[in-house]
Amino acid sequence: MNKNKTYSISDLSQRFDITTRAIRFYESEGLLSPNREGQKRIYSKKDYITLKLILRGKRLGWSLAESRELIQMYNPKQDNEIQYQKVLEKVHESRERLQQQLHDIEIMLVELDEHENRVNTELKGLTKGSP
Amino acid sequence: MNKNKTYSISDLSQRFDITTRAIRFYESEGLLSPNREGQKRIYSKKDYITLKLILRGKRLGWSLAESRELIQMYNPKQDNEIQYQKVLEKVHESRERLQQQLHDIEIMLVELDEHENRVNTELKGLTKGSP
DNA sequence: TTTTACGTTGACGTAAACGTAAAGCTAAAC
DNA sequence: GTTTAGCTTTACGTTTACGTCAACGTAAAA
Repeated sequence: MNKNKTYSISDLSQRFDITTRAIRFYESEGLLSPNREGQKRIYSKKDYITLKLILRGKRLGWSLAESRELIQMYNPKQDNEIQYQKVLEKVHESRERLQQQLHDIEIMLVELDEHENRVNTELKGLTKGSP
Repeated sequence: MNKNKTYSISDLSQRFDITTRAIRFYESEGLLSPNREGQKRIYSKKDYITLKLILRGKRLGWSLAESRELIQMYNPKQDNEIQYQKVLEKVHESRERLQQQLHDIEIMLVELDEHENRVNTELKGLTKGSP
């Protein structure tokens, strides 16, 4: 539908709850390249989507450099197709990290339980032993 | 059993695959406090466990400051008990982040699929349309 | 006794991802 | 016409988590 919708920088910053400084920084790092209207940056739907990708990457713990790589794959320069393989690798990596994290969380909960039980046992011992 | 086992700093660094610099840094940040034998640091089983906690926290995306807080809770100073509530909060936080990340990964995979299909469709169109 | 290995304390350097002014342009509102 | 709102570039500052020397101590091995 409204594929031609455009956004100002403050507009985007509000929608994504980030600062305009961050958005300009992403551009300076080669992740975004909005059109201009005079001096002003005009962001397209495509830029919007790219920004969404950037933030998603951040949540997954990717560096901006990594995201840039993937974004450039999503924006193939006519001659070279998108390299699914590399994207899938990154996704796989992230998933494995998550796997490890879930394991870490489980362990923490188990250890907390153990600790709690230990403390309770000690308390019982105290009560029993106190004259 | 061997609760009195001790470790040198390079010993720990090898076991955990981190640098001695990192270990000293954790100490300077108040996360570790090994005994000394003259100048040399002697790490106990407790220090070993603390270090394991630190690294686990790192994998979960916690800052050293956050981990320090939790570690201090694990080492209650006689008068104050461990505050499970806070630890559980942190764990809960981490788990929610993981939830979001899993969602992000799903979306990425779906979008990759869509993209792939789109490309294939375009290719078919090209083949059909070419005279 | 001189390497060699391992440890110590400074102290400065670094990378990533922005934060935080400063100073100026521009267009609409009052 | 000047205030206000929003945008621009430039540039230095900040935080976290160490890395990377340098210069020195100690103790065992060759």
